[in-house]
Amino acid sequence: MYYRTMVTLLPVIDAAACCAPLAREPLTQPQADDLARSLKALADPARLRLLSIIAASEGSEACVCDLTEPLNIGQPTVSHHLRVLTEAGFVTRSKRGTWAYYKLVPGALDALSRVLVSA
Amino acid sequence: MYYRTMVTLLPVIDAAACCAPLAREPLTQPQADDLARSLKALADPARLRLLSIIAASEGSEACVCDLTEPLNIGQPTVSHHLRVLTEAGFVTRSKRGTWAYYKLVPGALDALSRVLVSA
DNA sequence: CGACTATATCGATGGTTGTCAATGTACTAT
DNA sequence: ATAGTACATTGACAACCATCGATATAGTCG
Repeated sequence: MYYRTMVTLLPVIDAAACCAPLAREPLTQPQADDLARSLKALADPARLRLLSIIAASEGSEACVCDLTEPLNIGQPTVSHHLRVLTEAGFVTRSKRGTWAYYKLVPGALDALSRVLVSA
Repeated sequence: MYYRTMVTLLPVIDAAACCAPLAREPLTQPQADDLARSLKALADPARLRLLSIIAASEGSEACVCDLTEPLNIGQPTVSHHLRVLTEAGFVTRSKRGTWAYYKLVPGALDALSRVLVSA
């Protein structure tokens, strides 16, 4: 359905745009749920490493073939983590030929960063 | 032991001070582990609400008695979440009489925020 | 002392999650 | 067409986690 699509497209930015910084005023339950979902997507060592490799790559984009080797986990597990990051709105996927490229969503991390800042 | 004590005192700030922003260069495995541990402590709706209530309170400090009611969870669960936040270095506990007060650790959220920012 | 209050800890339980091996899909090249 | 490569999906399993009821600890007030 349409709403579901929107949610899966921009959840991080939605979660971050929803509200003032954490320290400004108490979060409502829905706000806390959204924010927790975004943070949970980030709260895994493998996903953090994947994201940092993608972000530090040329054009903030990396091929899966360059992501499978550096981490010490199997290829299906890498695929799983990339899916989680995609559904959370941190990266987007584009297929070119046989290869799949994952690209950082501009502003996604920044939006989350702004929610955590206290000032 | 001494090292363990240090780690449990300032883990968030350690994790954040360790390295350049996520997007600058790939995280090493230990860096990713530390950062994931901090994020995991935050990645729960109940803990986010607790933290936001504490942060928005007078002096960034709140009594447990004011934290048990607003959330719809039992008192032992609140106690559990406050322990997680404490061990992660986001808050500190001080007992005054019968009451326990939890206070935001200055700079803890900001340190984490800086790791996520892209610029 | 004994009753009461505030908070922490314990043990159990149901749900979630990271990981893998096996398999599926889709594209490429010979 | 056949084989090979790149990646995704499925199913299973073990580890982890949020929550609760029961109980323990510790402080306060009679």
